Amino acid sequence: MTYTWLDAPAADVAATARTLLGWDVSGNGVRVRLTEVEAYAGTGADPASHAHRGPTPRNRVMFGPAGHVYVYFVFGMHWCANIVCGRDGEAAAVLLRAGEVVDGIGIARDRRPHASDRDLARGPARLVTALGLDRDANGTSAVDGTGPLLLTPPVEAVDPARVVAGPRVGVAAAHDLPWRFWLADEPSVSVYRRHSPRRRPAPR
DNA sequence: AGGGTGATAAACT
DNA sequence: GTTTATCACCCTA
Repeated sequence: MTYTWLDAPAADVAATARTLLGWDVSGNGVRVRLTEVEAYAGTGADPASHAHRGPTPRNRVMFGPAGHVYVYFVFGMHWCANIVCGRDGEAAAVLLRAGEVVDGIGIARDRRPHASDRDLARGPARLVTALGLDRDANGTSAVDGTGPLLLTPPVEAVDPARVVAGPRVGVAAAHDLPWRFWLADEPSVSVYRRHSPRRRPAPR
């Protein structure tokens, strides 16, 4: 399968993020319709991006071909998934922030037993849990069916008038860049929270 | 509704 | 040693 955004340069990552709204992502028996994403640029271009300071062992798949999955671990307990954008050698990615479970809801409920249906994929770490992903998905393709994740175009086209843009959630840097995109009036969109600085543990 | 905070580990400086 | 693209839970209204 080939899509036009797979050939887009990394500089177009914000447009690609918009494009991916309304797409379905399926993994391990659960299908989610994307309602919220964020764009992250490459080396030097975006202080909030993991690729900002160049390639490292963690972010190397961001520098690979588009359509692959970049999975990373945050806060000691959560996994988050991105779709890599840009040409091979360029770094950019779209963070999958939230979606609505449209298939396999029973499985999704089992994976997060205490959440309401609306919350099952509301937030990047919850979305990853709903899809049953972990580090094994890192570096796999999300467009050719060889990996655990598969992206498919919207069944019903998204009305561009419903797309809203704003600052990214929880990021410490580039707070003024409106690179978070979501669909208006979707209950599965995560609530906005500004980055809150961590305090050091109190000395004893 | 909204704000604060503890949990907990890896990557990076 | 410091930071972190989060979540769940507890508090005040």
